[in-house]
Amino acid sequence: MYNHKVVEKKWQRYWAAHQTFKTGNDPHKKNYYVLDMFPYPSGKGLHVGHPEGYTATDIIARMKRAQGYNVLHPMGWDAFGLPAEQYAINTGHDPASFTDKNIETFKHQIKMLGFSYDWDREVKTCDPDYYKWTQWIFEQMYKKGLAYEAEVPVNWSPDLGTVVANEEVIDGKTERGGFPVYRRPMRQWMLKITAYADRLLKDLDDLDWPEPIKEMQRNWIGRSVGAEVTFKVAGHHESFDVFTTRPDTLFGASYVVLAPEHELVSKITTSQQKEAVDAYLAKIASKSDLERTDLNKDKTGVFTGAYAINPVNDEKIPIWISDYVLASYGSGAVMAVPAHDDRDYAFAQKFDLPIKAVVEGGNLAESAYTGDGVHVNSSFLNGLNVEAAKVKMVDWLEEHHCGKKKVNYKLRDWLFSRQRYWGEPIPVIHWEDGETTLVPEDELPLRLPVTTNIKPSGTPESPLANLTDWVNVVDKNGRKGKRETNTMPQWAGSSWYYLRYIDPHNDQKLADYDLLKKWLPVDLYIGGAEHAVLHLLYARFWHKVLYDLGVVPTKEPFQKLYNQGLILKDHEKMSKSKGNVVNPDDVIDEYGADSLRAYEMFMGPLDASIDWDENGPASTKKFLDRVWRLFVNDLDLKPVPSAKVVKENDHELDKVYNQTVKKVTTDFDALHFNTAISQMMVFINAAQKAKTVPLAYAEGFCKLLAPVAPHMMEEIWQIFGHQESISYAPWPTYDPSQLVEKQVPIMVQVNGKLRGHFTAAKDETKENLQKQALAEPHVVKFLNEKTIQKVIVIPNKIVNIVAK
RNA sequence: GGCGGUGUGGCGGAAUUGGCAGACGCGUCAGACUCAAAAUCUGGUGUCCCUUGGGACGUAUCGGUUCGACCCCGAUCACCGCUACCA
Repeated sequence: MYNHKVVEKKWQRYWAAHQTFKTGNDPHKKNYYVLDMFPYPSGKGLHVGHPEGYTATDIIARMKRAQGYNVLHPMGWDAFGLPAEQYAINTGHDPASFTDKNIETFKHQIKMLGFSYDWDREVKTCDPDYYKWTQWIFEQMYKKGLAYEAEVPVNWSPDLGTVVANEEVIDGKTERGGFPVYRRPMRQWMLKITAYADRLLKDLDDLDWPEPIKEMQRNWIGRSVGAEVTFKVAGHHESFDVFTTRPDTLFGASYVVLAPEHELVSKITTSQQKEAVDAYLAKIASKSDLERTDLNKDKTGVFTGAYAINPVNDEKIPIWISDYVLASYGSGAVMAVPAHDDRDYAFAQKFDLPIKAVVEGGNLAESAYTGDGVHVNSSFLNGLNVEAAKVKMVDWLEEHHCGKKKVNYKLRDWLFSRQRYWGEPIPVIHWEDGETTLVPEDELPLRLPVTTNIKPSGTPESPLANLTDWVNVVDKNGRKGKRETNTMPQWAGSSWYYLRYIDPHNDQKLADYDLLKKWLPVDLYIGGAEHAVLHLLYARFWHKVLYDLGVVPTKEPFQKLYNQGLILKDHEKMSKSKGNVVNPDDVIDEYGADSLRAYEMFMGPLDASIDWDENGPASTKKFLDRVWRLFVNDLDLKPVPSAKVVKENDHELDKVYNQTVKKVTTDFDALHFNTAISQMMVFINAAQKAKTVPLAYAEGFCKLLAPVAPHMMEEIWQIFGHQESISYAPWPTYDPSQLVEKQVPIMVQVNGKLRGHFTAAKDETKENLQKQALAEPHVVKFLNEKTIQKVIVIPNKIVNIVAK
């Protein structure tokens, strides 16, 4: 009987001892880079969701090796992050050693699954030899003006006495404790991802990614084309710009609204309105994000007392402020056309502001009309439809120097600071004379100081601020300075790790250019859809920056992307709190890694979220055991030689074997593992019923199944008498001539309903097919007392007789 | 509210270009082996009607296009994901 506990250990040891999966560098072979999203090594260890994606990439990696590629298939650790820090704060331990312990656990569990990683290339983001280059990339960005400081709100939680990261804010409250979060301005590091917005958008088109993921990125970038219109403030020298996608409705503007944070607010507010405006500003400041957005769709606002002049008709219109206008988008000011914008309409209704129709259509008594129509009350735009009117208005604005065509993005610059300990220190020094300098490149890495004192500073500053020995520096001229105490977000290290795998031990460069050229872009990248936007957008951004610097040779990092689905339990996400987590260790212990791998691939399409079936691994174990019994004699652990597996081919299995080779190969390539496995089951069912199985087919089958169930297939391969690992045994090929049918079944329908069938020679003429169809006894019965009106004949497939 | 996705037996799912709906597996029923059980092997298994042959219905719902629709089009419902006043 096959003993997975013994055999799996045996081959894992063999692979390690023989460096079977060391990345190939044969110049005569093509290169293939297949990558997993590296995990955050949490204290909980692996759950059954991890091996799903990892098995998929492992199957591809193993198939590609067998097909004669050099394969780069690495694994590493996204090792900085909040849970380790939180654990450290709670226990007084060092997050570094805690993280290392977790990595050990993860690595042990991953190794039990028999994945073909090249472990010599393991990286972890919290290793100074690694984050040296994360810091180096930051410095290049700083030099290019892509990293800058700005006064930006942080998520300040007075109840916790700390700031929280965006990812710790759920629905405007802290993830832990559910305390309100307030936006509090602080000097922070930003990365100018907006400078790359257009390229990030455009280059999506050439990527082989799931269309919905590309669409999510497009939405996130949020390009919108419109116009910038300059309004003068009546009685002031001041003016301000608004961004609008509907310049055609400018004649319908009945007021303008500034964001409460807009710099003009204090300058233009009249003395009569000052009290009201100040009160409103005070109210806004104390509002949490939640109150400002989600819960409160009710518009609020206040009149400044000032008026703007509509450049197109010199009309004086009131200037209001309201928090429905976002300071961070466009110019932080909008022209309000309540007749043709839902938000403006709601605001105008509430504050009784005029609603002027300039496009015909809809019913303004009920709602704004945002559709197309003919312009009215719009001077030179009258009679035009929306698109034409937009063009004409932009021309007019440009001609009269009071506006221009403008493209805006929803994408904001990347808030790159975290007020945290456990992250890459930002390699910057702030000097007493106000100068800000980078830590010189030859002094990198700037190491994170080892300390157990990482309690929150009690202010919106990083815990590093408390470590005065580390923070305070003096240069050779005696000038005093302080180190930047913010650290980088978890996204930093994960934005370029796929580059480091290519040349993980290089201490001169983040990676050698020629090696990058050999391996990039990543041929296949698999991971969870939760990273559809942020991680994948950030990594693309960094990659493009490095491309511009001449560090990497490609515009894009990941050519083909695929998202695995979730594994559910009772139609819910697995989670510790629900107590429905399936532990892969238990499954491996009972059924073996091969069975777990096979089940996770067989349970359904890779990208679907599917319920875990308690019986699943048992069912695939049953299949694997049948394979074993078919090929191996349990008594002497020799191949089953006697009657079953033989040198001779009686051709009984020719067709199904060739079909299987073809389907498994194309299905693997398309990541359709469930149907590939089902085809292998079909082959085994047939082989079991056959009198004999040719040895060549048995061996070919083992090669097909080896990527899914590598341990058992190695064992059978050895029993078949091979000395070398099956990993590099050439991938099977099929004989297309064996798949050509000489006889094909022809279905016969009467009025679209199946009434009979017969067998015909392939490519039989339409006339003959029709004649045979009409002669079918069952068919004839249904044609009684009916007149044949038409006969549709599709050669090799179907005959449909239309009769009344 | 906006964008996107998904709905097929008791369950997970399959179905090339619009051409035999339900491959493969789970579960289940029956048989073989066994003193017995497990394991294994063989066969049945969408629903309803029916005497065999077979017939009617059937891919969320309603409608359309077509000789023919799980597949294309329109509307509706349900669930999931992302997003959230982006002017």
